[in-house]
Amino acid sequence: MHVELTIKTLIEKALKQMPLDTWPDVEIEVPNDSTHGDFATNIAMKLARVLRKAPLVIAETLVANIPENSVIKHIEIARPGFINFHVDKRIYRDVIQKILAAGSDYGASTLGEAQRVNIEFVSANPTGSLHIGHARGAAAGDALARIMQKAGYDVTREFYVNDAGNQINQLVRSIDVRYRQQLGESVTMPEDGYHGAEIIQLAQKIIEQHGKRFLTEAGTNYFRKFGVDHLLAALREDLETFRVHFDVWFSEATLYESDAVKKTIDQLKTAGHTYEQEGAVWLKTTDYGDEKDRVIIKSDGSYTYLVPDIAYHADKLARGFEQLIDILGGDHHGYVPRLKAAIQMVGGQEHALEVELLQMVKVLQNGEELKMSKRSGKAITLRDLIDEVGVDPIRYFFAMRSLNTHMELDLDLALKESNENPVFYAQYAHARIASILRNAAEKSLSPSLDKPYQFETLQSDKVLELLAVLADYPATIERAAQKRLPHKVTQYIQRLAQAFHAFYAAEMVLSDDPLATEERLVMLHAVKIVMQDALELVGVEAKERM
RNA sequence: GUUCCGGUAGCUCAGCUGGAUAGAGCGACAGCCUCCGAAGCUGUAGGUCGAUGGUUCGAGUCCAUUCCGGAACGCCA
Repeated sequence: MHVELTIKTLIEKALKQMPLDTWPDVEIEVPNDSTHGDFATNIAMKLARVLRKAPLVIAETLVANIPENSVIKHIEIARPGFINFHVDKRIYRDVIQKILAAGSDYGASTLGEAQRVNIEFVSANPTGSLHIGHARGAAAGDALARIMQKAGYDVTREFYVNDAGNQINQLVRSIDVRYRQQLGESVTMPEDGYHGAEIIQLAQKIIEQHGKRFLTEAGTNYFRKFGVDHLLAALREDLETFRVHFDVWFSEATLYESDAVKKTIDQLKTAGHTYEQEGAVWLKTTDYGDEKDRVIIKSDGSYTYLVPDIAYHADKLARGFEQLIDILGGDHHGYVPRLKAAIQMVGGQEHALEVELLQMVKVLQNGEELKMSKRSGKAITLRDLIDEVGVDPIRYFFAMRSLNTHMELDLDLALKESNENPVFYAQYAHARIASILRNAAEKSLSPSLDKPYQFETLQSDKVLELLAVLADYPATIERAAQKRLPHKVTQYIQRLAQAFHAFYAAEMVLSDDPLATEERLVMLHAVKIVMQDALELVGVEAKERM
């Protein structure tokens, strides 16, 4: 049980002494100003109205009822009715042993109750390379997945492959154009074709393997398979390099092959969620809060893209997932209400689907905004970013921002190997610890970690502050997972690094006092474990040297 | 015209279920290496939380109106 929870429990016990019918939730917060204590509660103010007494009076009664304990050093009451708790920081010494015993499991919890969660993200069409928007999605989705896993959710990472729709026909046409162009024909790429360089490379490969045969012979089927296979393989490879691994690659085409699409339509019709108008079949999404009804079968008999999407989400539910999380680009916000409506029509609960929208990334280089152009195929690819900047800064930079914020990516900044670049601050802390431990080992100062240390030498404010940050790790993970806020973890990393650097600057680890040296080394082991684990959660490498 | 997102320090961004004197990093300025990695540490300056009105004991946070920036409004995907 962490300290926050302990205090909450103590307050709840005190509350039971009060003449109340219902007991309100006890909120514990960490005051901005440390002179207001380590934790505080506003419970007295919340009760003021119910009890019809002044908050300060209520606070006094409450404080008097708080049981004896070893956690709280002293309590003070402050206007207009806060109760501030100053914790005896020596209790934080326990955290070291906890961390050493748990290792990389420290911070894990059962919050998620093994709930089966499907996180779908990236899901880029196999029609080109991944660009910067996908990179944000990949970093955000994977970080969220790792964090939720740590918090006890049973997470599946899923990539939906749009290999059946119109865009694939477009891909085939584009490959065909590039193929002919390289064999000397003067054909031009249509406006809505795929202009990326990777399509040219595909055409080249086809020529290497098959020469001119598709000038006379129909190449459509071959182009489709060849294109999708190669582009998908490239996506997968780039994502793996980016340290993002998907558990499931779900093909849209299989939804047609298994008749799932047709079954979905039948189900919707039978349940009375559809009607015909002007030769088309409409879905009554307005029944579930959408702005207007949507067409699912066009008057020419073909399906709109909504149909396979419904079948797909129904399939996820059928596979037993209790919570679906879609991470989409912000430009799809208009799509969310109809998708949520549809999910309810195929038997899902209203909250079964949760959509996290990622806003646009504005890319700056040399102080100017880089505009992307689909027509020219000019876009910053994930591959470019990895080659030029490296995985660590990109992943960290994306993980630093809350999902739903518009963000700016300054390439010059990300490229800088300096303290302007926040990822180095954290990695440097880790490398510094590693360095100290190496030095200690050279001097044969490798303490056995399972000795029953009392940590009496750990007294200074800097040390106790560092321990307090370590102790806060589990609560941070839970908050980040529950509220889907991966950036809480990068904020934590900054806090931990800051607390360590401040300690490091203030006192020597390796000193003349053998016991103090030993206990501090043991503490550093614990800091290193947590730092590495936190970095791992956002997909960043913890370096031994840099 | 409707809908969604954003507007908080010079810059990039946090700010939880409405709580105390609105925070962090970077940048600026001033200090700190006879000592385990100075990619570090310590300190200072910097704010009408886009604007107006409302609800509340209390509003960056909730409501209404409005301004600015981004995005979406198809029998395209």
